[in-house]
Amino acid sequence: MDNADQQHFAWLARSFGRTDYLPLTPDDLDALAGAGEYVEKYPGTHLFKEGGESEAAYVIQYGEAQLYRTRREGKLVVGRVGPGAVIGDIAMFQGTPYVSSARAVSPVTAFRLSRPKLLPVLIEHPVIAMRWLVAGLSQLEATQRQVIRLMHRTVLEQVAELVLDEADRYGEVRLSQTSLANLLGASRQSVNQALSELKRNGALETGYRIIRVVDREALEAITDR
Amino acid sequence: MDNADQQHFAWLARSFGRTDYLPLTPDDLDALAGAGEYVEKYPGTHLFKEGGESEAAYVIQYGEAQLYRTRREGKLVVGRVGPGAVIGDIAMFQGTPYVSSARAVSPVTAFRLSRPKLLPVLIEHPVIAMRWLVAGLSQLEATQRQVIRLMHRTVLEQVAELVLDEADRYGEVRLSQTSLANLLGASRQSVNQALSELKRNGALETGYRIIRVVDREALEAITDR
DNA sequence: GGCCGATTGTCGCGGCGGCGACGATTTCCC
DNA sequence: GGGAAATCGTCGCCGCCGCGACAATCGGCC
Repeated sequence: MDNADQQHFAWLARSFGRTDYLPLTPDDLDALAGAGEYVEKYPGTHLFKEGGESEAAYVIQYGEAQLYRTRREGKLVVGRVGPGAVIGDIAMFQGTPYVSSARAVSPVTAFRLSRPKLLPVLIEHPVIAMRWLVAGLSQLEATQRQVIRLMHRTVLEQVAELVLDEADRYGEVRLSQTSLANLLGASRQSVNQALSELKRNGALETGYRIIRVVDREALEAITDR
Repeated sequence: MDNADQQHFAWLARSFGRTDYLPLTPDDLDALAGAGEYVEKYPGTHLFKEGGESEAAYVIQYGEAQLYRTRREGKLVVGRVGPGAVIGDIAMFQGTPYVSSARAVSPVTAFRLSRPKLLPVLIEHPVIAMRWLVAGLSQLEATQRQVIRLMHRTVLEQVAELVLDEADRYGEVRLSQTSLANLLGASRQSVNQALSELKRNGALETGYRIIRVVDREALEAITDR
């Protein structure tokens, strides 16, 4: 896979991964207890693989999983999810093969909802189905909005937004400019140029692996549209 | 609103509007009969307006409606839907104000599902909630896939793909180049240049408001990645 | 203190595409 | 048939950004 694509998908992973898709409450899981069981996965092992028969959806309890697709050359990370996230549900409900693979990156405990068992339980508990529906539609809307927000923006605007996003409570971002560039799917040089511009405006200061926000309003003015 | 944005949103309308979001069957509507009633709208009148309290979702029976958002300057068409489509459901389920307005462009007959009446009926008919859920999640996945497919591609690649997509069974696309450009969020000139290139390759022929596909494989080779 | 890899700052080049402009052609309507 | 409007074909200009290159600086490690 070529480098631009690699960066591009890192950008996507960031965009899509950000919105929280957490349709089920702990109470729901109690009600769904009969529809599945807990499974544990060691880092590196798979919850499911793309192309595989979609037999179940998983609700992450502990740990983190990485979602990726396989391309002709290399893998393609499309998301990273933590506790509360539901994965594999789209394919499961549709009855189509998984479109991506899910792999544990840390020790993962997940609740496995198998399709044949889940459907009757959902019929019995329509409120859960409703909440799932609402979460799905919200996610849909959020995705559309994200795309609108992030597309057709200059590197300068994207950098300003990213810095605001990533700044800790001291207004500091401890990342190399190379990392920032990868997050945005932009080149390091362009990011550097954008940072220079923002430095000239007095919006921030830069150092070795650190960026300090000086003028928050100025940054917001740039991201604003 | 600036022109790039206008085009950009037209692009979005195409991407998002394209997948058919038709969660309900006629049988479902029979079951939901008690949850609403039919309404008729003359062209130009509104089904709902953005920012308004989301009291109901609408299922289009006949006619077409236009979805748009109001911006600082002018309107922003974000979709056009016909019979079978469900609109306003996201806002209604979430209980948030409508994010866009829906206006009849031809005489429209729609079934109005009011929130307080709908919820109990859905609880009674969980199968309908399930189908709605599946349709919503499918739409979500299609949207994400669309974004991945269309981003970071040259105008040439996008044009090739769009022509293949829009060609009727005679291999003809009856659209002006300006329309094509709007669909892609590109400029007319760039689209024209791309078409010239494809003409030179012998992949297609162009005329006044028409494009004929001559060599389907050649086009596919270009869209392929 | 000195070395080395990582990081930053800055060029310039080139491709892609938006945009304004202008003329030629086609269609539509009277 | 004729004029207005829409559409097409094509320039050139310019901005944004990816990319290669190179020097300067920083941090860790011996």
